[in-house]
Amino acid sequence: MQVRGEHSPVSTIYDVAARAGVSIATVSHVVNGHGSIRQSTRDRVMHAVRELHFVPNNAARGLSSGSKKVIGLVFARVPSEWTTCSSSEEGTLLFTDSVIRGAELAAQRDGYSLLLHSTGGAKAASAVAALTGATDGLILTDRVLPERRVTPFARYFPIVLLAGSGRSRTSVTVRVDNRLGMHMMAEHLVVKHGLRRLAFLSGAAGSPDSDARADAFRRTAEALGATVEPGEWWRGDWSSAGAAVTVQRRLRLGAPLPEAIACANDSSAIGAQYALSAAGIQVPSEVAVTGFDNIPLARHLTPGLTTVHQPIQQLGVVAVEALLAKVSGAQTHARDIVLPTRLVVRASCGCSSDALAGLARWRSDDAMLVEEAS
Amino acid sequence: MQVRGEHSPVSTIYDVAARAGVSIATVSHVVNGHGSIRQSTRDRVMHAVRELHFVPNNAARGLSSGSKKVIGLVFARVPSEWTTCSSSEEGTLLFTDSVIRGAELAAQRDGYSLLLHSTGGAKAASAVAALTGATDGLILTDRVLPERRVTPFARYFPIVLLAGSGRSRTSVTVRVDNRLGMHMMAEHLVVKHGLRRLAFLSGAAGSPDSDARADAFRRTAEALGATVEPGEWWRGDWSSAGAAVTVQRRLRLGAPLPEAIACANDSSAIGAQYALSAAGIQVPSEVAVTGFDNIPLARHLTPGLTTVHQPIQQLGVVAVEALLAKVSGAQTHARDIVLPTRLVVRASCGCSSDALAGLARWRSDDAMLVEEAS
DNA sequence: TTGTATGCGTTATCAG
DNA sequence: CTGATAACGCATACAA
Repeated sequence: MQVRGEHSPVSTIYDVAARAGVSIATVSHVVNGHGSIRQSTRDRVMHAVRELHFVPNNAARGLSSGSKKVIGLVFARVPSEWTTCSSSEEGTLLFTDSVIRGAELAAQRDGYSLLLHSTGGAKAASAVAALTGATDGLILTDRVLPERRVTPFARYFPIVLLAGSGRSRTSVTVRVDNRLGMHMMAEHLVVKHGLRRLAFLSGAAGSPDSDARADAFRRTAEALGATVEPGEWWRGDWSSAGAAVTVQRRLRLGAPLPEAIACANDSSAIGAQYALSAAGIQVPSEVAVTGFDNIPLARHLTPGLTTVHQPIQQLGVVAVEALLAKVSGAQTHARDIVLPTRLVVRASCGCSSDALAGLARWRSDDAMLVEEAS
Repeated sequence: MQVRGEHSPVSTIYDVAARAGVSIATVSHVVNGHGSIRQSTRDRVMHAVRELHFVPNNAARGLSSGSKKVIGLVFARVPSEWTTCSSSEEGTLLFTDSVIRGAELAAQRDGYSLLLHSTGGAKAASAVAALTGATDGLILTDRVLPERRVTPFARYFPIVLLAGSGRSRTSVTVRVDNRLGMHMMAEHLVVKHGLRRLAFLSGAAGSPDSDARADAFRRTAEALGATVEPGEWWRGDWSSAGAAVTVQRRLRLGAPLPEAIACANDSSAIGAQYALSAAGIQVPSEVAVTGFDNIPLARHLTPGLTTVHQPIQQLGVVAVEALLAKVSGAQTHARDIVLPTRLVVRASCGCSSDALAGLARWRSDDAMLVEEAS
């Protein structure tokens, strides 16, 4: 029924009670700070606790209290058995990690632990179901489960969606304002730089984030009289390697290059820029390149990467807060929480040092940040 | 004693048993695939399971079986209440995330979940103690706890150290070969490029990894007749921003610059390179810059970053495997598991395209990889 | 093949 | 202020 390993001397509340000459109820009280306990009793108990290295067993605690104090964060992974990181995962590394840090921080603040699980494909549904029994609530990131398949879970279990379409009728969704970000980017390229022939290098196929960014970019660009090359030519996978390959393939096509390539994320932008440079094409004088995310490295690239800033860590924080609200029974209605994005102008779009210096540092009316080219 | 929230309809094994007209033992058997069950019974049970959305409660399961099927991964965080990411954390982002992915993968493969926790400073010890009650074993990464403080825990609980000194007498340590990596780097800079005045830009203060890299670099360089500037001038914090600031401060010092700056990690190298470029100093013709990690972006930088490759994800995999071996009672003796590193030569050290083309692509004798400058 | 009964380590509700 | 004691949901030895 139970196997004790090498590291057995785990003590229970009974051991402590016996050692201190009190009942387990008393031990529970002093350990959890409930009720009022005579100081001498408390001391005896705490002494025993230390002597025996007593730590409450979370499983028992969870079983008794009905709350495991654990929430799960599920992210997508290509459904494979590989031990190595696929290139498409590389591109989402920074994103995922920032989310994790934010989530862990917020969870810890409320006394919860964070359980991590990656899944995808056919096994995703059963994996999510299993997690349902191990946690008090789940955060499902983009692409782990089609939104219609999360509904059944969300009906009887607290679930928050991270980066979905925002159209879920059963769950809270937390995401960033992709549309506004790419709208500002397109406007900047077309209006500010007068570029007319554009391209959007996408992220992984089927990603709502990538789709939203592509759509917003195209709409704004076309509304302003610019053209955007067909998406089939510009399929990426969030990674710098994937973007480099895509750009190289496009180069071999021979057709005149677009004047600007807006990438779905910063990693892709780095790969795109690399492929262009390797082919002897100057960025940004011949082709402008932009990103999305504003990873810390972005400002230290050459040229500095013009991109859209999104508060990734905050995304994790907000998702956890929304989830914990659900867990405690409040706020159970479906909501769409959208975090702001802002344009960060550096040099890769073609803004020169002079031009940057000429602009106001902050233009809060359209949430644009202009960095000095130091 | 127990509060049911909004999402109550969680069913127990009793509900299923009642619905299917069998005992809970039978339900347990079919759910876990034990014993031999008549097909018709199995069908009835599974039908009830699906009808009631039954998922076994992990807390109860863990309590009963004595195994929670959860392992914890603890990483260091600056002891603060900030919601934002400190700059020193930014630098370890990629590292931590890769480790997490590897760990999660390996854990899942063995049916375990991964619990994440960040801590540091004074609260670390009690945090680790608490995790002791929530998991079956712990992986402690660099700097969460001084090694002498983990010993008491390791005596009665399965613990694996990730990236320590390798000198622990009580725990398994999993780390990469920092010394060999930096040895090869120093040798390359001094012997291959004939550089004599060097510098090592460190990671966060007190990090065994950074210290080992610094020490190995200095020893090899000095043994080969080169000099390395005092460490006080070159303190970084793993981040690109920190490295940029350090380099800028060094520039203001006015003294002649070293001919090469070996950085403790790739993020720092990017920041260093940025600061140099911003000051009008050419890399690598005037000053060579190298990294450590070989992050995916490294080959897509301009110039391509010469660095030391370390199998970060593998680090997580191996740590989990070692931990699970301990958990199951085998392999409890202290060991020092060292994963290999290898030199990756690109352009930032001064190797030209021609030089690179002239070298063999693989020189397995000294684990050096020479990339073509595509 | 299936059912009965017990224990796992807590929390929490009562009495005292 | 402290002590019995009943859940909590599941696994499993044992009985039928």
